[in-house]
Amino acid sequence: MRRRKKPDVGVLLDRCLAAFVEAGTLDVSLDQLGRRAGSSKRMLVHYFGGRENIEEQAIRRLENRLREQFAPEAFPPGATAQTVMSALWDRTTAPQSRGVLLLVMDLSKRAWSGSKRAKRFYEEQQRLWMELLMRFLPDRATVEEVLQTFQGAVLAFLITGDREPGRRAIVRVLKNQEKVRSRA
Amino acid sequence: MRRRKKPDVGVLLDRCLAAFVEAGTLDVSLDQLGRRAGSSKRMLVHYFGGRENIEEQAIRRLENRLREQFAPEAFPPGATAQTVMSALWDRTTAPQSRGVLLLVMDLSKRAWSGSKRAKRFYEEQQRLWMELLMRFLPDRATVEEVLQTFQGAVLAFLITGDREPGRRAIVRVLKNQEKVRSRA
DNA sequence: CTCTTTGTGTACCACATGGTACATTACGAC
DNA sequence: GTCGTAATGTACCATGTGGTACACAAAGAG
Repeated sequence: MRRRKKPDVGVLLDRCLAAFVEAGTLDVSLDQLGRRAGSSKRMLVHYFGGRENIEEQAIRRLENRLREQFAPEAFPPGATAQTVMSALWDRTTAPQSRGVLLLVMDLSKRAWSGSKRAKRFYEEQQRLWMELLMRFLPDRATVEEVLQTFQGAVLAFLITGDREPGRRAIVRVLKNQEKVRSRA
Repeated sequence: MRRRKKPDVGVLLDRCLAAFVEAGTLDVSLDQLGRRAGSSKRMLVHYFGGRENIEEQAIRRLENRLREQFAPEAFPPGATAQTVMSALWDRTTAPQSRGVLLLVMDLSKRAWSGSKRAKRFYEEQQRLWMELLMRFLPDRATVEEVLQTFQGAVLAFLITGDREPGRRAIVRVLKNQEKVRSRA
């Protein structure tokens, strides 16, 4: 039944995701995507049935990748919140993470602009981080607090390129929280 | 020297900014902009000399508007940080502020995507808020911390539409900070 | 009045986008 | 080998964009 070498759709998808990451946004034309995937617009539409599906499947793949990267198992259970958050900050702001970070923020923008899919992505990521941080922080409210600071720090970091203010802010929030807690 | 009724460029600009705010983004076509301003693409290009200038001047006008809205003089000097931040949060997340908020975030996105102008806008806003908060918070590091939490809270609010988590996070940061400080 | 200058509409251009029609190619089944 | 079906390229389309050429209108200067 097999004609020709029938390209591997999975590989195409990987390359599309790579193109999105490289561009730091989903705003990559089918032509560029095709070239980047060693194929053509024509074939991408043929195999995926339209741009929407490419985006959908690329997002799904990104979700999977992030899920395994931030799995709670990846962090020692005895670690302090400070250690974990610091490691997360380092990893998140590392140069090689920039593309993914930009892509995630692009999805955030789509979410606040009304995209249902992007909103789902955001909620999933939120859930993931909550689950992770709940293992190192005392209660839900603290996790919420730290998470929002982290997000604000990411935003500032992306614009200024300076990792330090964000790190300082996160460390401070944790320190204060800890001090208050230890006093009680 | 004056021919015809020569339209007021200032009014046109105001209406363009209104269109941007209404759309919550600078991504409004010249055609839409023209219609919204009671004019036409033709005339907008004629008077402003191109899209870039319209955006530039609209941003400048937005900056002015925000500058007077968040002038330190607008807040009682004796107020507590909690009061001020709570008021700022209310004002920022009020339904009628949504358009401006979205537009500001659109500019943030442009900033992290590389736009020089948008980056300048971001830095100016940052400066403004720093200046304002320095009047109610003890030191620069605390202001930085609160500011980043605030930004993260705004992001989450825009996506979820829920004002409460953000408010909780901001209140917590301030409370902890205050407790730690009072203990020292 | 006429003449010049400027405001304005219409129709257009060039370009990029997502997507498709149609022809052609290549390969496996037989 | 032949044949049919799937893979692919090319050329195209419709739409939306920023911007412009050109013609015309209107109003002040003289």
